[in-house]
Amino acid sequence: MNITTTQNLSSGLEDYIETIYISEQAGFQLKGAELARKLFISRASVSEALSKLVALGLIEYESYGLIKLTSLGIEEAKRVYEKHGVLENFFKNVLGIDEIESSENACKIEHIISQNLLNKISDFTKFCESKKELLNDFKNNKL
Amino acid sequence: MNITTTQNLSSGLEDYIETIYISEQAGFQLKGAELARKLFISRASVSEALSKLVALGLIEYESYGLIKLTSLGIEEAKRVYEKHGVLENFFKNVLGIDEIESSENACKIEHIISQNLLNKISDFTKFCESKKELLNDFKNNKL
DNA sequence: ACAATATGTAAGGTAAACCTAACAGATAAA
DNA sequence: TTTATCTGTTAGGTTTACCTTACATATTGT
Repeated sequence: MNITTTQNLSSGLEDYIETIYISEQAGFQLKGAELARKLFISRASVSEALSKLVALGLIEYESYGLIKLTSLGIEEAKRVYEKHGVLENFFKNVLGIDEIESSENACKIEHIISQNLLNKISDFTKFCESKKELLNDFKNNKL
Repeated sequence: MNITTTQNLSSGLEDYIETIYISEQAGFQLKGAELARKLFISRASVSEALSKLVALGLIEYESYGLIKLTSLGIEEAKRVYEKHGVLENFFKNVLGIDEIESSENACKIEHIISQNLLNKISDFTKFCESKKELLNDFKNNKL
């Protein structure tokens, strides 16, 4: 079901595929138990969630095997992960928030922000980064 | 209980008190049924939620009466409402997002953003608004 | 090969936040 | 004032996303 696009994935499921994606990018495929550990969630809950993700066509997975994102899953994961990156970057490099707080906020906001607003934030970040003196003025409270 | 501060109010309860607050500011006190209509939620659900808010010391309310925020409730409501304002303002006036989308995003993000990040966004918005040419450059794609 | 450990899943449970239906109590209109 | 409408609550139900316990199945170490 839902072969074309899988919009409206719950915040939870987005977290699962994002974590799988990041791990794959780093060269590691995960088992369910490992994913559970990363997300601080029980193996049982992960087991349920993986069934859903298989049903949605976002991952390939069989018991005791490694989790693998499908091309659709990769698309979805990228969408979320890019949002995370844009937000974290803006918080950190434009606003000067420390890395941890930037990431924590990005982790929550990435699931609910509209694509259009996110694009604007991305453009705006680039704009600001091309004006270093400006960012320095802001950091130094020069109004 | 929880006389000093009521941190960690759920997103739902925050919406209730925010709506009550906005209405009070506009000079209207609400009944439960009216609040239900505003939030597109059943009267039954509102009834339950109002009990919680009373228990938390955030509102005064008796059956068939008008809902009234306590001073603690006002504090909480202000906290959320100000977040909404800061976010909407940033989206609209700095990024140039239209009012509806700005408000919709603010409505969701206001419940999860950290206070420190919000303060930075507030400062940054003021900083940008003091540099009108800059905002124009951004709007006109002048990198 | 077999014991120890790791992994997966089923069953049953909890909590939050909603719902509808039905009814009780209050308010307003005739 | 009494009928109609509005309001609030209760009871019971749904969904989502978690949980623990217990057990089955794999994998690994010796």
